Amino acid sequence: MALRFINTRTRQKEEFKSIDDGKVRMYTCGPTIYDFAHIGNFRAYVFEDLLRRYLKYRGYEVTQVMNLTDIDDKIIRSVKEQNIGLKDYTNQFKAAFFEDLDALGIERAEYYPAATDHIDEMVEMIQKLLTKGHAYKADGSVYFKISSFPQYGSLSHMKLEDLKAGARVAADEYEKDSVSDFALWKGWDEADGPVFWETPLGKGRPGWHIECSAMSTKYLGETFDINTGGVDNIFPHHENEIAQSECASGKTFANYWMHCEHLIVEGTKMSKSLGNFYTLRDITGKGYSPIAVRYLLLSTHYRQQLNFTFAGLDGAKAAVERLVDFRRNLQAVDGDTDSPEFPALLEQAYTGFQECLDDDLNASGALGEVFNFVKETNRLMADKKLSTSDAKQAVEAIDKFDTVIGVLPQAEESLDDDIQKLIDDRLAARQDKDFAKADSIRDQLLEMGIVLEDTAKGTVWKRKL
RNA sequence: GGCCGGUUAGCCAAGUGGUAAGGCGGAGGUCUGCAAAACCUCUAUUCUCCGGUUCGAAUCCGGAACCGGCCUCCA
Repeated sequence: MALRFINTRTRQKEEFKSIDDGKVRMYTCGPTIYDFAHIGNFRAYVFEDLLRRYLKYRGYEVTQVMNLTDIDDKIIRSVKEQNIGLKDYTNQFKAAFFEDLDALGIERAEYYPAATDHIDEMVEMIQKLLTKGHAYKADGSVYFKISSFPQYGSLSHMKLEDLKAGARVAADEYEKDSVSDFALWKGWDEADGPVFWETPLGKGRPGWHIECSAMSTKYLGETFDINTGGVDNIFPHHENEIAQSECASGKTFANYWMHCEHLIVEGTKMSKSLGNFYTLRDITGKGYSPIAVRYLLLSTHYRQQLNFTFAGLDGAKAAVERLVDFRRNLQAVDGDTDSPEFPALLEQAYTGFQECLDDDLNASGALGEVFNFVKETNRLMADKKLSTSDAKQAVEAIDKFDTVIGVLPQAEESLDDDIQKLIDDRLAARQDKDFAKADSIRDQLLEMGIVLEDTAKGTVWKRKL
């Protein structure tokens, strides 16, 4: 079966066909860098990483753009309060964001354009919309005229007249023709303080939606393959992107729209007032491995709400350890006779893994296939039926799967000399039958994050997750 | 009010017509100086409830209950 995705715009599962053979251009909605990102945000970025990695697994060359929103109301407020430069303020959270991406094993996109570096491109697109009659000026600002785009609502499947109007319309927006029209350009007012750009549109700053339209066009062209984000982006953000982009270019904006569901914590919405609001740092600060977080975020299908619990995180950690141990145990296999059962296991693992992920990125199913392979291969290993050659192929398979899953350690780690000495001391103590001392050293190593395994072939170590 | 998901074992979670994947936890066991680590075995006669279609339904249709999300700058 071919690769297929649920397309939010059609609500159908569609076969994926890229515009250019063998190449995918995708845009993924990135963070607003006004604070540390929380694990709900990272759920989206891990989903996008899964998409990216799997497209590569299937042989595509991927060009991914992730925007960094470095201008919005909250940023302006903080910049004024702290009396520092815009970039000085956002750079600290930008740096933290990339640290977190690395910790979670998220591959880097090809481009991370920042909104404030693309004011010219945004202004140009807004001028085009004005010329074509899709936008109008009012009181120093520029608004998109929704009534000029009859297809408005095609992504979210909402009708304009059904929208409950009024609740969040700011007082300064009374100049708009229609309450649903949204800002492309916001004229400067005193609340903006030092944050503004002098442009042909006047003094002010861009609206939120326009950055994604302008930057995706610049780096991916007027039509590209996939646009993604969290479900909350469907309306209004992505709906507005479509309106701006398709009115400006006259072409289809993105062919496939993929949205991941929200993460909830212990069964309820994550919020600061409930005290269940977590950044990645909050969690790693409790001693959890970011890789366990990655696994947990990955292991629920992206279109399902994910219930984040610390019990679940413990489970994720144990699951990752099982994979790591499996790979390591394979490397100790020493056998001359190939198992007659093994080739079928290997075949099933490869085909099962791909079939699941081909079907709208069913990561849970794919992990199930991997663990079936682990269990069956472990059984052969325990019965001493696995050959060195079988084991080598099993390692290759796990490594191949991990190019998508991304939880195995990247390189063989080496030990500090003092830790190695402790291991040697313990070995000596065991040989002297001084088990009290041996166990004490073992406990000491455990506290340092080193777990020892006494196997028939000697003592091996691993790093605790 | 409009739109969208969900309800599967103690917990997490796949499965969209052919008789319940997987992970964690738990219980046994192998190995071991060991209560360590690793590994093995077992662990849902049943899929929120009520009707219906069908030879056959967790899966399709109708209805109910409960949970969650979006409805103008929140991934």
